[in-house]
Amino acid sequence: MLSSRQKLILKAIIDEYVKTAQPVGSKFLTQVPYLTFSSATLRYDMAELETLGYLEKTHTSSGRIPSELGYKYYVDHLVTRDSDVQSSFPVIDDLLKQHQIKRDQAIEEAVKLLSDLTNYTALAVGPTHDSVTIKKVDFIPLTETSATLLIVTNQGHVEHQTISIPDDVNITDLKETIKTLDELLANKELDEASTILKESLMKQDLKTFMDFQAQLMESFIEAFSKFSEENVYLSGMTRMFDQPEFDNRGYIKRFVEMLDRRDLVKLIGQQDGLQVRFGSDMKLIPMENCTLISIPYQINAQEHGTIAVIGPNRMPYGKVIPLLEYIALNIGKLYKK
Amino acid sequence: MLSSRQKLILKAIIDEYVKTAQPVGSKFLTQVPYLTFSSATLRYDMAELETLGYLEKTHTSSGRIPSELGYKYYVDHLVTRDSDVQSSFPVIDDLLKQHQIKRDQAIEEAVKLLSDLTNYTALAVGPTHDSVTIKKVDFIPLTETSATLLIVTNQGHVEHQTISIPDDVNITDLKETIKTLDELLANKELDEASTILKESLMKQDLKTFMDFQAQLMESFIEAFSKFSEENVYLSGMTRMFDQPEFDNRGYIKRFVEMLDRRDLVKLIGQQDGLQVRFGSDMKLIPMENCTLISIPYQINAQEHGTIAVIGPNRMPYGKVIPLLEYIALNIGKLYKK
DNA sequence: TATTGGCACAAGACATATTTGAGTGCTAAA
DNA sequence: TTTAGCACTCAAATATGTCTTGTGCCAATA
Repeated sequence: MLSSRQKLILKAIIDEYVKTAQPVGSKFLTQVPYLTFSSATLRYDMAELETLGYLEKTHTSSGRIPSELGYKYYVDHLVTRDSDVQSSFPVIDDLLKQHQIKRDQAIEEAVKLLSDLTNYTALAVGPTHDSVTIKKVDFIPLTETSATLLIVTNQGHVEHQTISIPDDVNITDLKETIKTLDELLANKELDEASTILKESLMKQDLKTFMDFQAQLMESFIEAFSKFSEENVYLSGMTRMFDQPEFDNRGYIKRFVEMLDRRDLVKLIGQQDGLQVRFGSDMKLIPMENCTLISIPYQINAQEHGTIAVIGPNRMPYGKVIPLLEYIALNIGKLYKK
Repeated sequence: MLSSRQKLILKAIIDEYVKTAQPVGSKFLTQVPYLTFSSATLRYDMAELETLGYLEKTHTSSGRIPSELGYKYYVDHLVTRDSDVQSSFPVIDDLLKQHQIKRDQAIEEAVKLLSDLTNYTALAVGPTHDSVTIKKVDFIPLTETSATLLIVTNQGHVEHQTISIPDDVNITDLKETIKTLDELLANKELDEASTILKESLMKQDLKTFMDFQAQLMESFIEAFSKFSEENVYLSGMTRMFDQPEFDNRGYIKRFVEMLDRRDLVKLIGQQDGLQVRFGSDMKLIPMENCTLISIPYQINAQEHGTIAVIGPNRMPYGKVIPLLEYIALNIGKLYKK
């Protein structure tokens, strides 16, 4: 348990380090208004905070920098919300209140805005649909030997596959089959549809199908799986390059590759509220010196996703967190009515 | 006009510099088998090559490095095709000969392969379709107030837009209108379709439409424009970070941003054969020390695109060029039959 | 007992000088 | 035309000293 003075010291060190990216020494701390102690006293507590694991030294006689644990403590107990974040709220309102804006575009814009306002990399996944049902299965012949398979969901999402039709398959029969499938699958949920599809194709007594049946089946399954694929929006990938902790090509490379591989997406899946994850918390993708802050957003009862910022540990949490919360909240409002 | 000895010297310097990234001096050149001259003679010609602009010095008493002009001359007159590039041809054949592979996937794989084999960043645009005609216009009601508009082309490309339907629009009338449009636009080319669309909507005497008509029109136009949008495939974005010339955050940043903005796409549009463009040739996006090598590929009479590698000027052209040519040629073959 | 002033010590940052080595340009001779 | 020889240049590596910041510890103090 930290003494109240130790808490003040930890807070002062983190606040300063976030600003300057330089190790903070006892001399600086004596100038902090709420720390009316001598440098020796401060040093004493600093040494204590170091043995507890909240602070680190860069070398034997340097000032202190916060450890990951230090940041964690700070976020959980010490951070104070920056009051002038509210000044950027009108900008967000303006953006999200334009009507006519398409849903995808709105999320894209929100991510871009988040990145612009924080100067970090921002991303969002989703919106994911909880209950997707099939609205229409159709089939458009293109040439003698090829056709496009169309599947439309109740959310207006469309998947299509171009399939080639073997000579021995009668196109009229095929059309008939698709029509049957359409009736069969209409208003069914995706996984339900998969099951029905399998069964019905099994029963099918059109001998002409055979191999082709397998291909058709595959196309449907593939299309279904694409529906549940998540959209990813990313903005400000290169923003991090300006951070002093990124002064290292190998590190930049790893960061870009991580974004490229969409690794973070797996991390920011289903979650309840705001989450702050530090480098070592991201087990799959250890990115030292990085913090991921994510929060879910809800468009309506069925549609939700997650929006996040990734920045250096050394981040003005007091600004970033309220900003993220406000944006997440307002993406939702946009489509409430 | 260069003497034959000067040509040999230029070639030797570039070949060596490509390998080591270090300035090449006269001492090294004396060890090159085909340069049986003293260092003084070589120095004499090196000075000459420098005044002609083919070589540069990093400082007064350093070895020489090739200038952009030097590389240009090298590519045009001196490069010899590396004979062991052929060893990677079977790999390419293997990849591209898998049948069942989808077109988009094939191009994506080809780009990835190109990047893997060269260790540089690779990209492709296209395939673009020369004559796209509309195959089907359809309309799937989702709820009372929304529907999805579907447009399918003869190439099996699909665009869709979810539109909301105002209360005062009768859904049956709308369905009828779409059906008329479908008949009207079937097998029409895209720009032709735009014209027809405008005229027919003008004539339309359904008063119920009005504002809604404009929205519908917009949706169509937007969908049409999306058809002509080009696909971009990118692989190995971070490969360049390992190159010694990229030991600079600002430069890396500019590079990533350039790729992110898809700037290169504008550059590698319609072109006839292989093109080698150096940093200063890319007027829109000056990337010093970078060379863009691009070549068109043709899938069939209607579908074609461009595939390219971007690497440092200091590139083994003798390998990269044949590789690029071979891949471009074989993307085409895949779909010839 | 908690706090403080004082002091020796550690280590990075920076400036400056010294040495080394690679490579050049020029010139006189072959 | 080519070459050997030599003086010269400059970057990179190495060494040296000074400065600054900050630490840890201890004895004195409130």
